[in-house]
Parts: sequence; C-alpha cells; structure tokens
Amino acid sequence: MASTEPARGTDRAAHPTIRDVAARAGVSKSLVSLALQNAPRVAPETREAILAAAEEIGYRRNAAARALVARRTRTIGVFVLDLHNPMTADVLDAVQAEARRRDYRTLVVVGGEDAVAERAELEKLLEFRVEGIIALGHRLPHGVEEAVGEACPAVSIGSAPRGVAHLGSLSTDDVMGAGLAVDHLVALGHERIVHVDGGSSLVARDRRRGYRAAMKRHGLGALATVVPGSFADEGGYRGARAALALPSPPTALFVVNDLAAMGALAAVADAGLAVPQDVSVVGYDGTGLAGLRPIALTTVGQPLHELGTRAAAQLCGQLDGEPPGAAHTLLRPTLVVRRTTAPPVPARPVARRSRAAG
Amino acid sequence: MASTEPARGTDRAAHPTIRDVAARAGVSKSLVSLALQNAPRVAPETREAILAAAEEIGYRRNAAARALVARRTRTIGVFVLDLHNPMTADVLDAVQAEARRRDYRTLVVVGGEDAVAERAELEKLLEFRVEGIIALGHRLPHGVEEAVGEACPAVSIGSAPRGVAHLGSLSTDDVMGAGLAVDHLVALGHERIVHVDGGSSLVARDRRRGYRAAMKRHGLGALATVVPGSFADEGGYRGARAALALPSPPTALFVVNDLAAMGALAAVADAGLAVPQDVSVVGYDGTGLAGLRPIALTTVGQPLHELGTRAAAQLCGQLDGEPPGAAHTLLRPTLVVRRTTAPPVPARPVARRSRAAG
DNA sequence: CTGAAAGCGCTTACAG
DNA sequence: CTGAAAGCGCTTACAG
Repeated sequence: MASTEPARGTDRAAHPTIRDVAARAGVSKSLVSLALQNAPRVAPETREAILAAAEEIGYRRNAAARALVARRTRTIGVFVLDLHNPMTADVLDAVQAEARRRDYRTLVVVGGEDAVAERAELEKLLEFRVEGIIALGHRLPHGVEEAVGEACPAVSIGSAPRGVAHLGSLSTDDVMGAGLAVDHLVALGHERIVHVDGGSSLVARDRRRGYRAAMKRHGLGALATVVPGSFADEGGYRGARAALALPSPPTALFVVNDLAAMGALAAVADAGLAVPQDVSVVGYDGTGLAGLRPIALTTVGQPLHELGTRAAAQLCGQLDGEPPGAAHTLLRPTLVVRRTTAPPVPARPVARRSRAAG
Repeated sequence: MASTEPARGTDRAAHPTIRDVAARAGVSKSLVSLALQNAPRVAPETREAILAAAEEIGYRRNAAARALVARRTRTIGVFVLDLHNPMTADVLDAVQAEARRRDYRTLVVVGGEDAVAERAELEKLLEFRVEGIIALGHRLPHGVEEAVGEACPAVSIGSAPRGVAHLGSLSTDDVMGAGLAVDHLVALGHERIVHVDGGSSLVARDRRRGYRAAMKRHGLGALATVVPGSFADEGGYRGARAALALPSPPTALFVVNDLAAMGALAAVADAGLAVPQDVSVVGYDGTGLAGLRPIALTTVGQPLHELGTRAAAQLCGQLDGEPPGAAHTLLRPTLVVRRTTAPPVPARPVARRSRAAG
C-alpha cells in the first residue's frame, strides 16, 4: 500500500498541496488559501503557523490551479519574430520590466520560421489563456490578426494595420524616419542614394514610401532607386551588392534596418570600396549593435525602451480596465549620426559631371 | 437574468469549454474530451460532429485545466541571463527547436538584474510547474542550484558545478579554448598577451586558468597578466583600457567573450591604436556578432547550436524516462581566425629588445 | 476568525 | 461506442 506509487515517465516529485499544509498546520484548506493570500481576516497566530508549515514542507502554489479558478492568468504573450535582431533584446527587456511592474507575467515565443509553425505557437499562447499579446517585429505573426478580439487584445510594436478592433500599435513614424535619413545624406551632398528595402511588410513599405517622398522633395525623384533586401543581414548584403552593380552606382545606401546594414557594409567592403569615403551607409532602428564602436553606424533611432514600456503599459492597462488611450501611437524617430556617413567624393575627379553645367 | 454578468476588470471573453462543445454536438463531455485527444474508441461520425462543433464555436483547450489533471505541463523553463549577449539567440533557437520536436513547450524568463528578482522569476517558473530548467549564461541564476532535484532537474549551458544531483551541464572546454587563443597569438609572435577576464563565475575562472596554463606552457608565465573585465562590452572596454595603460602594454588582448571584445576593440581605437596592426584581439564564443563582416573578430568558437540542441535533448529525454547519458558533457571549441589578429609589429624598431640577446 | 461545500475545465477509470 | 462520476489544486461565497 505504501509502495504502489506508479512511476509515470520518470518519478517526478509530487509537489505538496494546500491540503498538506493544512494537515500540518492543523487547519482547513480554506484557511491556508486565505493565509497565503494575506487575507486580513485570518488570526495572526494562525497565519504564522500556516506560513511556517508551508515553508517547512516546501509548499509552492500551483499556477494552473489558480488560473483555473481565477479564470485569468495575469499573463501576456510576447510574440517575437526574430531573436537575432538586436532590436529585440532592448524592447523585450522593457516589456518584461513594465509587465512585471504591473504584476503580469510574460510568456515569450519566437516565430518567423513559417506560417504553420507560427500559428501553432500562437495557438499554444492562446491555450495558455494569455490575456493579451504583444507582437514584436516588422510584421504581425500569422494568425494574430484573426485571433485578436475574439481571443484577446493585442498591441503590435512596429506598424500594424489600422481599423482592426482590439489591435493597437506602437511605432515610430517610419515615413518621417526614412525622410530623416535622406535629408542627412542630401545635406552631405549625396544624390545617388539607393534604398535597400525590407520586402512586403508594412514597416518596409512605410520606409520605402518615406524614402521616395524625401527624394522627390529634394528634387531627386528621378534618381530614386529601390533594390530588394530584407530585415536580416544577408538581405542587406544582396541588396547592397545589387545596388553597387548598377550602371550608375550609388554614393550612399539607406538600408531598411541596422542588421541589414551590417550586410550592406560587408557588400561595400567586398566591392573593394570604403565606408564612408566611397559609399555612405545609413541604417534604421538605433540598436546597440549600430552603437558598437567598431561599427559606429549612422542610423535612424527609435526609442526602443519607450516602445517596449508603452506597449506593455497599454496592454496591461487595458486588461486592468484603465481608460484606453489612443489605439495607435506614433513616436518620433531621431537621426543618430556616427561614422558611416560622409560627403561623397566625386567618382571621376577629371570628367566630373556638374548639375549646373547641364 | 441575462445581463447580470459582472464585468471583472475588462469584459474578458468567456472562452467556450468542452461543455459548450458537448451541448452543440449533443454528446457528453467525456466524449468531447476523447474525440479531441483522437482516442480510437470514438465512432468516426461522432468524432466528426464533435470536431465540427468545436470548430464552429471556436473552442480551444484550456492548458491550465489540462495541466491540473495531467499533473504535468510538458513545459521546460529556460532561464536566460542576458538577452543582449549574441550567444543567447543562437542557443535559444536551438533549444526551442529541439524542445518542440519532442513536444515540450518552452517558457523563457530573463534574469541578470539582481538576486532577488532572479529568485522571483525562478519561483514563477516553479509555480508554473515547469518540469525542468535550462540555464543559459556564464553562471547559474540565483536559486537554481537549491531548487534543482527538490523541484525539478536542470541542465546548465556553460560550466556548472559538478556533484549537484539532478544538475547536468553542457559546455565547451573553456580551459582548452583559452589555450587555443593563446597558442594562436604566440604562433603569430606575440608575447605580451593580456587577458581581459569575466569576473568570478566558473566560466570566467576556467578561461582565466586556461590562459595562465597556456602562457606557462609557452614559457611566458612571467608575462601572464589578467585585468578585470566582464561579459558585457563595457567590461571589455574597461579591461582593455587598463591593459593598454600598463607600463609595458600588450600587443595582444584575449577577451573573455565576443561581446566584451567589442568593448576592447573600442578601447584600442580610443587609445589611437589600430587592430590588428598595433594590437591583436581575440574573443570567445563564436557568435554571429563576431562573424559580422565589419567586425571580423578572431574568436574561440563554441558549437552554439549543438549546445542548445543537446541541452534540450538531455533534459527532455530525462523527463521522458530515457536512460540518462553523461550528466556533464564537454564539447571541443575551435579557433576561428578572422581579421583582428596579426603578427605584432615591434613597438620601437630602433631599441628593439630580443629575448635571445639577454 | 474558521470550515464545509461548490466549482473552475478538463481527463480518466468505471459502468453500461 | 457512450455517459455519469470523481478528482486534479485551488479560491470563493456561505454558514457558523
């Protein structure tokens, strides 16, 4: 009778329950539960006895049981598209800190492989009954848009479609940011500025738009050229390579993000050119990577910490019934000038073209 | 009677339960449960009807309820020390992939702030009843060692104390790795090689030991010098700065990891010196950061993906009752030579010292 | 201040 | 093949 405990899988330790605590303290389960919650109507000595008993037998609450009866988990899911993007760590740190401050737990899952895996991860999050979702990346993970509202609210960091109920967003103004990059390059004297883009996501689209608009604004619309890239460094490499192979190669590259800009820097080096002497490079995001001294990338900075903090605050606030603020918030980007941009050096000092000369 | 639903916090959607599915399909709860698990003893038409009903009302299992009755969660906790360390993403990706392959969920928490917060995070993990823990970083998070065995097994990636029951580890041979770095520098002709260390963790200790042993082996024991640093880039910066200010400054720096090496590269630049002409720099970890072309850091490579995969395999295998392999596994590091190391240039060509001249 | 009871959503023997 | 019942560990009215 004592040794018939079946070994399921491995002999997992049976965790003590409030029942065990109650037995040891000589009180009822109810009282244990109350004492553990610091309810005021428990006699001080009783509380002490219960807490001591719990401590002695190594009692630890069962989150699943609590969640079941409370009908809520105080947990938000964070869907991260790319752990390798240096933005991620900064934003995630801020999200976690703010969530913790508001007494919410945070469940991180990583997507980005394929649509099926991403949906499966989302499904797990929903089975866990996360009360809200924060999506972090240049696009929404698959399935989030449909799940939102019906399953739980969400806020996306980076652009998100407007007009979806219960889906907020927090981003910096990507059109303005791209403009900042172009303005800077034009002020340095560049004209042949090529944009290495990020594909079909909303963020990529806005940065592309901002680039085109700014080029036009400077009377450089005819020179505006976009080459396909991605948000990862290989995409930046490919894009920059293609740009440098153009009949009339650029003197400056505006790359969709910092990580892709790393690839672009490599492509410039591979072409036997120097940064910034031969080619200037501007990234986007203002990540720690760009700030690393051996890189010193000029970039369009986003307030990464603020983005994370506000996203968590908005979502948790909503869950706690606080009056909702704006569903979509646009923060201002700032240009961070470092050492990858400089005035262009005329390519052919002898046969130099001049716009004025015609 | 219809409108008395209390609004708790915000009006969270009441998720449908098997009860709702049962009602719609006209069967019992038991049958719904069975059908959802693909149990064989359910009539095909019944199963179809149930699945259809579930689909229609948007039913989604409740993980908490399942965990409660199953008395297990099929979830492992991953304790990450530093999200900013470029090692983290690589290892984490591998851990998650392997865990998923074995049908385990993964719960990521981030520590590293202070001991109290770290213990609290661990406590959350344990309340969630994770069945095992993977710790990722240069040291064990606070509390893990004590919790292990009593609460659940764990495996640490990076060195871990031996002899703690239920605590496995997976690491590369740090003593050997440090030796690889020194061997490489000595082969290039360096003698004044300073080590920028990582403090008091086991990993830092092993790399320091390996450095000292290798210097001795090369007859350079008297020149062995260790300056204090950390696993983050500011630590590398501080350490390298101190090293370069030495009365007899080094021609080469062996830095405790790649991230700290970024700081070291910056310190060298700030001192008005060039890498690798004036000072060679070697990092450790073999991260993607080191491989970025604009960095091209020579480093001691760890098989990061393998580390993550094997850690998850070992832990999940143990949970599934597979016969245990070795508790502590040591993988071999490999030297990755890139562009931050070169032969030393004699500092004073005229008054050059020669060991042979005496 | 304390305890017995009901129930959160599910699974699992146990009968039919 | 199907259903009624018990129970996972907890919390929360409801009585005393």
